[in-house]
Amino acid sequence: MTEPGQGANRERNAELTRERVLLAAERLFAEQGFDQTSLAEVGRLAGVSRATPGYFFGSKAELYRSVLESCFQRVRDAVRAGRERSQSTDAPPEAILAGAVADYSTFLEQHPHFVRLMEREALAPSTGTGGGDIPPRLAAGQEALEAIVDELGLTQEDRDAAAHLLVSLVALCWFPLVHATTLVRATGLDPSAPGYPESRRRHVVDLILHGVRDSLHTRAGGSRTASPVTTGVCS
Amino acid sequence: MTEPGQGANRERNAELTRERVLLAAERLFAEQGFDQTSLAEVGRLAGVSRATPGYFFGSKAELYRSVLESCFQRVRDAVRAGRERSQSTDAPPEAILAGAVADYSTFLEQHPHFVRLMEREALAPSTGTGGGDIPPRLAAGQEALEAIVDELGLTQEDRDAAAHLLVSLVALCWFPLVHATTLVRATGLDPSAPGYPESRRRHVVDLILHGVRDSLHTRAGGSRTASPVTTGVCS
DNA sequence: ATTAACTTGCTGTGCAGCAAGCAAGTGGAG
DNA sequence: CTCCACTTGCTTGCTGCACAGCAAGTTAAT
Repeated sequence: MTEPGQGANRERNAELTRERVLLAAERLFAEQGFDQTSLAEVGRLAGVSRATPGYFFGSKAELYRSVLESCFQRVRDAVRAGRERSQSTDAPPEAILAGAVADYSTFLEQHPHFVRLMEREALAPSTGTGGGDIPPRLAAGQEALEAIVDELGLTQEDRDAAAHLLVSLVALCWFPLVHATTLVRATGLDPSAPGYPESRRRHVVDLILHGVRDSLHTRAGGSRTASPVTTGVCS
Repeated sequence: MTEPGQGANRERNAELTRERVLLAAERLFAEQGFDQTSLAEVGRLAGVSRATPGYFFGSKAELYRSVLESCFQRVRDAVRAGRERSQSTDAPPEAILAGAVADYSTFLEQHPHFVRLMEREALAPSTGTGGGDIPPRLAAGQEALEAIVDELGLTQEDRDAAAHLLVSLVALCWFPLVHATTLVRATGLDPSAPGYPESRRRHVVDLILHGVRDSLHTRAGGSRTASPVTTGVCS
């Protein structure tokens, strides 16, 4: 009965308890969303009473803000680390890009809470957090983009091209995770298969490097009138 | 005061009222989500009393199901129309693909409710609708993919490649819409600028057709060690 | 003993879902 | 044609539940 998490005979450690509440909240907010999650539930999962989250974080909205903050911190650190790593290598661009896709995919796969929270943020109509400031979520992307721009001397047009490319890269890694159970599964792929993440990554790297033209002309070039990919996706 | 929508002296038309409730619900569910939306609010927006949505649809969950159903119907129709259109043309594959991207992007831009509802569905933990069946959302993607597969005689490997490609196509068109105010804006792009949708579409078509290699080697090929795109996105 | 770290009790609010009512038609008998 | 019984379309009243936030208590550390 000395297990931490229940009862009155628990060691009193504010910092640790706070962290536990924060982790529980992150999980529940990510899995169920802001208003499907009650402070009581957070407390239960953290092994404290129902009022403890309120005690530490003041309000539900503040708790949510704190969760976002801690997530962003992790992302910022990861971005910076990856950037430094890619700067200190002399691998060819293709390899670096492949590595970046792998790193980013892996990060997203290992932080599903972050992905879900960001999705929910993107859907939020501005209110929910308190309506105050939203800049924290912009920081990571801006930092990444500015790193690109600073690295080379890009003109304005190139800046836009790089931005589009960055968006596309993120889209290709991000979207399949969010819609793994909907669209991806509907296409007949099995996102839970052991080989899936790797095959997906290969496809993304291939697509980004070479586009689809090769495979189009190699395989289906002269078969019918329409390209295989375009046929069903139209409208 | 003969205006429909308020008071007792309104023409009694069950079908029309039902439709109005359905549209109001679609908008509110898409904009605010399931549990941020009350039946009373739906009623208010539809110009009826707070119990009318319940009268027509039985329960909140049933109303939500009906909204999804009507959305999917529209998508199915659009997919079928686009497919038939692309089958009855003899344009080169590149043009057809460009047209498909344009068509799909336009459809998504013109149906933001659908996009938001699907995003929310993807985030739903399975419950919320009633926990019953989820297949309706799979239908559209399966239909699209099967169209591709039927069109050509694809082996299993090609089927997977086509599936990946379909997912990527959707990702590239879909993701920037959902994250227009978050990531896209963070990159410095302005999603509300008049030229943005077009430039985004061009980028997507270019990327899918040729990949990024050309632009890499043409512009930044020998400048530094790292590829411009990979630098900041790592991890 | 005093303060920090919690817990339990309470209150007000918002909402979904019934149930009862009312008003606008609809059909049939005289 | 007209009166009336009956149905359909909708509204208002009510009840029970869930939850956020406060306030007052209680126990552990220093």
